[in-house]
Amino acid sequence: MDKLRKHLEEIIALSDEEFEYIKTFFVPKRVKKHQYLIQEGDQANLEYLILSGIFRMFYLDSEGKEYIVQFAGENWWMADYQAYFNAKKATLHITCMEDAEVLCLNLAGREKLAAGLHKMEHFFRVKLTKGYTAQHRRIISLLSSTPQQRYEEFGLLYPHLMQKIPKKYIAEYLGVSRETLSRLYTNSKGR
Amino acid sequence: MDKLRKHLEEIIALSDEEFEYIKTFFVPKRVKKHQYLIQEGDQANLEYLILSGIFRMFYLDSEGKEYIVQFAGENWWMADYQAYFNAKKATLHITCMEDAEVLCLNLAGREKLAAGLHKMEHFFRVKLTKGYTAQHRRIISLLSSTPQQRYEEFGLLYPHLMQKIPKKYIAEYLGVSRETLSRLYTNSKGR
DNA sequence: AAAAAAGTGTGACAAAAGTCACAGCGGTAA
DNA sequence: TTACCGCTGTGACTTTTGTCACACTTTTTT
Repeated sequence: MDKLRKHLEEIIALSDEEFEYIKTFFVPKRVKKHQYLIQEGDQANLEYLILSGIFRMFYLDSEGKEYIVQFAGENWWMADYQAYFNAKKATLHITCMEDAEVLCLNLAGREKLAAGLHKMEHFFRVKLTKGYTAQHRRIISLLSSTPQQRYEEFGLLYPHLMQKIPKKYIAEYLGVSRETLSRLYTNSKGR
Repeated sequence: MDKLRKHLEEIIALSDEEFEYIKTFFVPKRVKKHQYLIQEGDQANLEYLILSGIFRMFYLDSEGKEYIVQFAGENWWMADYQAYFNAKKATLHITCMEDAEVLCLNLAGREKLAAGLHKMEHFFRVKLTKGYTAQHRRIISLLSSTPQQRYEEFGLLYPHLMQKIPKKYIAEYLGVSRETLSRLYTNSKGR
């Protein structure tokens, strides 16, 4: 739980009592590679803080094609927020790509925390703000950049993922086919 | 200012004194068609609540092409959040498409409001949550749907905009060329 | 260690979307 | 009213990307 405290204190200051209270809302969980945190149709009322490991969140269309909404590693929060905030069933999948440890927070607990501690409401707002602007960037990138540029941007933004993650998943994240992505960088090696 | 109170009270309950205090942070402004709220390079430290009218927010690439990040109408909030939250210069443009009235809130005021009133912090968090999930949907749509489908989804989500707004802007929002969009719906009239 | 599964690059071809050019329409402003 | 400007549809062509098939490599599992 040390990691949790450190994570929270990057944004808000906490007394020992406050943290003791806060931590009662979080439940630790170990997750192995290939294991799902959430699957389509689940009652996705949990949010996860990743302590270690890597996950990918993806949408599966009616033909069984995957589209990656985001990757997530240490200190990222993950949930099917649409399901989470509207108490609907999940439309996304979250799966583990590298053995992981996470903390689970359920929706009721989260709202109780936010309502009870102004600091925590603030924490969630700040986190959400960052997520919001990140998504914003992604939308602009999807609209205005070529796959080539998106690939390069990805490399700059997530150099560690670039190495660890199979290219086919990066292609799914960028919104191009595996083959097109492969040609992008093999044809531009010299440039 | 009545509209502001009504808007806030959709999410939080306010006493008269609280509202009196809150409203001192907002500055009303009238905006005419074609007028800019924000231009690239501005010090974009203002956020706007739209009381009436329609705006579009867009990114302009190095070749002068427009890509629409979002449209906004009554009761929407708008800002170049990346500039706003990081105190950087704007990279986006916001322009008026239909005569409008807005309320301006500056960043310092916003943070003071959120810090001083737990309720307002909550309000901002809830609003942000909605924006976050909306963007989420958009990303999935950009990744997984054909232009055809995106056009149809747009019509379902924003029927009023569909009528009021020139098709070329809808094309820019969907991420396809004007010509392609035109062909999409003229070729499927019979279906 | 062997077998199975997953990831990758590449060629040939098909499909989708972009670009350019032009004509007509409709509203706005002088 | 007339002149202008922005919006729209459409044809011809180019470019980009996707799809399918296959071979090869690497990783994982038994």
